[in-house]
Amino acid sequence: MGDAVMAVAMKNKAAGERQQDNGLGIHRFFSEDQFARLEELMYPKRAEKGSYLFWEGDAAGKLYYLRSGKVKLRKSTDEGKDFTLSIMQTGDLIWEPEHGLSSVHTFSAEVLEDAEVGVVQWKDLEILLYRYGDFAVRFMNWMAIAQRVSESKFRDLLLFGKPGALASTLIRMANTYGVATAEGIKISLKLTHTEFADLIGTSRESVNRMLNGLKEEGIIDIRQGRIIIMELNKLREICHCPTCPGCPKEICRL
Amino acid sequence: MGDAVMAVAMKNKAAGERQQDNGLGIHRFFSEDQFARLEELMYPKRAEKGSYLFWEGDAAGKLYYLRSGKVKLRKSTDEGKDFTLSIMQTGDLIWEPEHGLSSVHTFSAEVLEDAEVGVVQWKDLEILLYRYGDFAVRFMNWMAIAQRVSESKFRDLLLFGKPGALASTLIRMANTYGVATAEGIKISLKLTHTEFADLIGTSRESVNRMLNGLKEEGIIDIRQGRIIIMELNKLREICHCPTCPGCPKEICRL
DNA sequence: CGGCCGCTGTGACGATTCTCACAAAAAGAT
DNA sequence: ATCTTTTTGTGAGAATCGTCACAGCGGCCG
Repeated sequence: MGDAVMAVAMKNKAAGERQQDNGLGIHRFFSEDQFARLEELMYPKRAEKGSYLFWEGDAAGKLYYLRSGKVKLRKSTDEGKDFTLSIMQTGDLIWEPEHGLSSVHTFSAEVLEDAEVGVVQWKDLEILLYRYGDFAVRFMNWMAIAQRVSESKFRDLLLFGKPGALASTLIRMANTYGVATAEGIKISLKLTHTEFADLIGTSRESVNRMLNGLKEEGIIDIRQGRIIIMELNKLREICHCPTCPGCPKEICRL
Repeated sequence: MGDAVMAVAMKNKAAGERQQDNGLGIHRFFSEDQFARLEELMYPKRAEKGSYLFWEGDAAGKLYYLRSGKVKLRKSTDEGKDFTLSIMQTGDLIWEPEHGLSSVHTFSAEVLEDAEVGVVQWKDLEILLYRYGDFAVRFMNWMAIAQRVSESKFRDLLLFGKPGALASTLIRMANTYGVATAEGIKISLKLTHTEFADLIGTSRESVNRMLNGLKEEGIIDIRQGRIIIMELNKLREICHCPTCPGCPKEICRL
């Protein structure tokens, strides 16, 4: 148990070092005790940039806790068209449970930045959930939020054209990877235009034109390849963001 | 408890009467005992066509079990643009938990057909989850499936144009509301073109033209306003449906 | 240093999709 | 049955968006 406590301390330090507490971090949902129980079940794994935690179609049944690094969750199609579900960071959980016939991953998890991962077997987790009701309840709260994140994306990605989809994605990135600076909110996550396109469901060229358009209007700026949001409210207008009580930061994220 | 047992019997009968066991029905996930425990917490409610179980923005914190009827889950925007998340039927669960600051419904639940609903307070459910680990585990399995349903829609709605989105939606409707007939799969759920449009993120006119196009190609037929799918495989091609092991019926649904 | 490769930027064109306008048909209401 | 309302159908033009082609730029490696 001493081990677990140390790990918790570590994670708190990590959270402090991060520019902002942005994650859908399990820590928002679990108490330290609860998290410590989960941590006892983990075995560590290192994953290099470019590698995959798992592929779409692989057998599911593990939970991955991201201690550091970034991981992109992606659905692929034949034709080479991809859709990026999300990009996860320190403190996030990635999992698909084992259940019945369909215990297969429905997306792949590509490591974008070298990652340290804590891996838990679903079977072990199941026992934890079984024994500790408080843990299960919190876990479900977290799942419910994740579900709402997905659902809220539908409106943003489908209803206000590609500019709306991009604006929404920028806002979500600001909430998830944003760092407040003098000039505006700097998005610490650097993506290529193609990666943007895959998050939005559009083409690279459209992303390029839209970003340059926003830059010309002074809504964003780009320095060293990183996007700085100067006028968040303008972005909100583009995607018809509901006034903020209706859309909490927990949900408006990547 | 006798009451609960009777209710379980009732539900089994109801499932038998339904043309096909299509639901994301909680019964696929819960044993009879488990379901009975949930049922003990329910109080009954009738809801008329046109009424709402709740509105976007209302306080959350209840779970609704649909004994009969149909309920549309919808996200609205200013400008009157809507997006329909799903249309639920007998055996489905609708809920958003109470948690922290954001315990507010993120969609509204409109009753499409007179419904009988079992209502459970989240606080009561929490106690159940707390006490019965097996129940919690099953519940989480169900939640995980619901999450995958959402995620799989992203690919379908965003990557293959509006025809792809429509084709996917038809297939999902076939899996959820389909009845096998001599001519093909008949979709028992009748929707207006506007309602289709809201499921897909397109305009009524586009839906109209696309449906007529499919009819001319002999892929679907329409009788008494109900759609019959004659050539499911053609629809699959349009939305680049992954070969079926990759996309189980549990997930390919509305 | 030169060459290679991946990312960014841009124009032109065509396909897709939305919007508006209005007519016809069907479903409900009195 | 007649009137009203909702739904379906269709055309035309505009706006959006994707595709292709290719140029420049920058980093990386030998």
